[in-house]
Amino acid sequence: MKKILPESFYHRHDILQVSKDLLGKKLVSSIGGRQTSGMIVETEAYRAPDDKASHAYGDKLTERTKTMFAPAGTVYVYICYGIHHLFNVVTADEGMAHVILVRAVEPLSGLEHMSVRRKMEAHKKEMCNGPGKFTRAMGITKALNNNSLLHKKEGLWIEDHIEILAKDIIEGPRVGMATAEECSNWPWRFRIKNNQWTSKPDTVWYEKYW
DNA sequence: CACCGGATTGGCT
DNA sequence: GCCAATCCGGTGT
Repeated sequence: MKKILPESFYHRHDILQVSKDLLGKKLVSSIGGRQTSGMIVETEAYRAPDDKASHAYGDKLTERTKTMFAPAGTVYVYICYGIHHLFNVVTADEGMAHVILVRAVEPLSGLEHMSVRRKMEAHKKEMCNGPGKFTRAMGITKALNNNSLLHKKEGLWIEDHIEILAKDIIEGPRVGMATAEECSNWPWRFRIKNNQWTSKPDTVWYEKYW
């Protein structure tokens, strides 16, 4: 039986391991009476206080970042470029701003709802292959910010799905790190090897990393 | 209270 | 490949 991920899954200090362990898990949304789900295929870790790419760099506490310090298993959603809602999972101890951005999912169910929300045909590769794309497809908005992932109810949760072996995980530098200086090279992005639903094909990842 | 810019996307050249 | 869309949080007056 598939089961919802427990608090202990998120409540770990090795955020890079949690980022890798999220690959292959099933993200489910039940919003507005419509249920959709997708397998997580690409993640990025953001770890304050040392990470200049994190909104909470230096443990900066603001109205936006306060959710990042919430207990493990909390949803952090923020709006990017005024248009896109980006979904993150809060990990580690309360008070530690360690979060994981989900960058892409492989559609599993509710494709008809995704199709309507994204205004495109179901089964297209572009449906969920970006951090602003799958949130749109799954109805994830800032309204879910600070919600918990630990209960299967209206909203969002994550379930076991398939296991991804270490040899099938590719790591590379994160996206959009122009102002993050040395942090821009940290290989804190993870994806499932040969998966067709990530935000970039494997070849591009290798070129950018090396 | 005004201004600046972004963990992106999609449409047009 | 280039660039506008679109708006809120963060910062400084």
